[in-house]
Amino acid sequence: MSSLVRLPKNFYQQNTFKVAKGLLGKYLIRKDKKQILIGKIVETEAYYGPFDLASHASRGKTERTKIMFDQPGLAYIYLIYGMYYCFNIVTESQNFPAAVLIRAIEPTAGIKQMVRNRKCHPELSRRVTPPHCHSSTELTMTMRLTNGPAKLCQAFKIDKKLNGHNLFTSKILYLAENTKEKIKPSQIQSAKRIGIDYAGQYKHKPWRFYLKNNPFISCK
DNA sequence: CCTGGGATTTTCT
DNA sequence: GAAAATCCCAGGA
Repeated sequence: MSSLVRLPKNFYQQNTFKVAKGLLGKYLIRKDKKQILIGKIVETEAYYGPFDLASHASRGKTERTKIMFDQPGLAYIYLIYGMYYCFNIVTESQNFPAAVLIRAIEPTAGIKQMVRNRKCHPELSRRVTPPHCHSSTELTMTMRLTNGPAKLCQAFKIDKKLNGHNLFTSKILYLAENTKEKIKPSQIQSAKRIGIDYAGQYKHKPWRFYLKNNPFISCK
């Protein structure tokens, strides 16, 4: 059925924006005990270099940010707002701090387990219209499962324990492509990044990328 | 429809 | 001691 091929290290060892766009349509695979969770990446953000004021790396190499300075293809996972995790993938080359944040995923396999991991029950059937969306775009349960960077970490059981994890050798967390699926440049929309009002000039950069008309993205 | 606030704890000043 | 690459819910119009 699925002809998923793992992404090699040299996929990550490229320009960050190329990787951020290239990850759209690729698959995140998480194996936890006997469960396998799979989803298609539909939204990303680029955090590029020591000068990008939105990037943690703009304040230099610290205990937390050292992963961003490490080799491409590592997972950079950090705690945010005291209660959530965000999942990034290190890009470029050693000593150049850059990464791609995974902001939204379209669940493909293991959806029942994701619901359990997210701990939201029957109220998932509640009617919800997200901000920035028209009232006609009502989201189903599945669409709200992984449409945000912290939500997808909960659903895929990604936390600090996987910080620094190697995605091109790991058996439990990695990325793959379906060689039959190709994303055309015309399917990709760019926009401002979310939640970085402190970033000065850099808050206006269109360094967020998502698949046009995909209902699983976090916002327009 | 929209706005605002609370949760919760690591990280850096 | 302040802020944080978020999410969820309550309340008012």
